[in-house]
Amino acid sequence: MSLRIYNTLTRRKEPFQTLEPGVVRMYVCGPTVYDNAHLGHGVSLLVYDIIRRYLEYKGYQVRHVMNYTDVDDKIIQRARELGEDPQALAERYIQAFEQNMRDLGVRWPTVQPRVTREIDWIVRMVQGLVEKGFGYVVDGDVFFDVSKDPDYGKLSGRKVEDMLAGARVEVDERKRHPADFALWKASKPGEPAWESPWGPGRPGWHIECSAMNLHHLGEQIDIHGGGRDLIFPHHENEIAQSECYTGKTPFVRYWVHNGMLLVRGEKMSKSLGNFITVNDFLQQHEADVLRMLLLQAHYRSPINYDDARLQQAQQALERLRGAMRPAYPEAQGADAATLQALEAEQRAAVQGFEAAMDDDFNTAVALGHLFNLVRAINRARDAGATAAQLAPAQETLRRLAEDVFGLHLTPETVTGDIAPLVELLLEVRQELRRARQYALADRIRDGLAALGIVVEDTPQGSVWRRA
RNA sequence: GGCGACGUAGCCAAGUGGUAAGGCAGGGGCCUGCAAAGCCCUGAUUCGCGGGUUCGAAUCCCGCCGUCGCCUCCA
Repeated sequence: MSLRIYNTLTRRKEPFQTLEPGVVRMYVCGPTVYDNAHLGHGVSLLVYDIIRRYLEYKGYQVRHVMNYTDVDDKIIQRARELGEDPQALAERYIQAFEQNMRDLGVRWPTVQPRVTREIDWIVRMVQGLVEKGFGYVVDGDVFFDVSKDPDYGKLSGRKVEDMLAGARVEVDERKRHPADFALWKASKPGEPAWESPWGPGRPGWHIECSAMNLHHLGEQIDIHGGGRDLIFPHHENEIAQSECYTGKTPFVRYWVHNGMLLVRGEKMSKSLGNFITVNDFLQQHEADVLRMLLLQAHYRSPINYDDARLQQAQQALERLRGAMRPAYPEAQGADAATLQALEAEQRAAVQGFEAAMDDDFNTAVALGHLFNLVRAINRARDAGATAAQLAPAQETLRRLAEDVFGLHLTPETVTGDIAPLVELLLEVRQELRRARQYALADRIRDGLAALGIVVEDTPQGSVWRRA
């Protein structure tokens, strides 16, 4: 079985082959830190977390770089509004973002570069582009000359000529071509600035990612990820800069773009004001619900966000977790046919799961296989399987759902173990039930429920769990 | 206006040439003192609409309708 990944550049699924055997160089566009992250950012974090987890599951060592854009127009503007130092503001939101990352349970990137710490690399790159004739200097600004790059537009499927017609934005008169973009921007008084051959200034909008890729991963990388909304102009420009600078093609072997999170059919975004912050979400729901919402769809499709869907995701999550419940207390062991079926389903689930994930990370299908395993486990438990008989299948489910999907199936153990007390109560309750003292028995069950402990009676004994 | 996606049961969603996965919700049954959970059974003769190609299409082609994204900072 081999992994295939959809490449935005070729618009096809392609067999995944790394530049260096066993190692994946993966770069994912991180946030511009001028405000708290919303669920759109959360989706992106989770999508690439799941992709990375699966690559690691397959045995790859993943060098995962995620950048912070900590200097740009919005940060400067926001800092001015708040009377705060732009660097301090960026630092504050980086901290907030990393707390979100911890809360969402994503695996930590190998490197998290910041623009302000990469200025040397950026200047070197801009200078190189100017020397090779791909950039030109005007009044301390440096622009990239798209007409010098015959490949320009190949990622987004645009032609430079077409863009002239569609240009709705007022064009900087100093540009040679309307599609030219800034590599370096001369700074105005009071703005953050670094020395450069062209005078004090700061990096343009796209050069940072090219420079950080070069610095931390090399001239060519395996996977570059980001939201679909970054295809143009951001990633298009990144390719132009990197390939013109190094002379090597392709800069990126697999361009991966995740679909947008939609609210009432529109993209969740700051400018539309229809966003929910990660913090607000986590106030109401656990992180796994968002993860589940994504797993049920495909990462390239847009995902609608609404309460009904959240509810469905929550229910599906509970069903998955239900399979991890222990064997019944008085289980006598299941019959051979049931155990054989369980074992067969376990194998089929692993195989189906891997085949689905190998097919461009088809999590919805992979999840379907997990649910098949859930049914087999529940069936075996009902048939009286012992803990030892359930264990292998449950461990398989746990491994796939937790290690690869990043979900949490088993509740955290709480300090101050209450198990002996609950069990004592259940023993008493069992005697009451035998004596047909149902009113009292129900009082115990209701009382425990109020304390967050669910009691369930089965033919093979009563079990309890935290709600 | 240009570029690119998408439209599958009440809802979410997979499937891109061989006769419709999975989840949620609903209905019926089993189990239970009741409940919860679980298990079993149950749902599209049909995949936005209209043509065409094919022995055969949700899957390919053409047209139409609708939705969304990008073309400007954006995960």
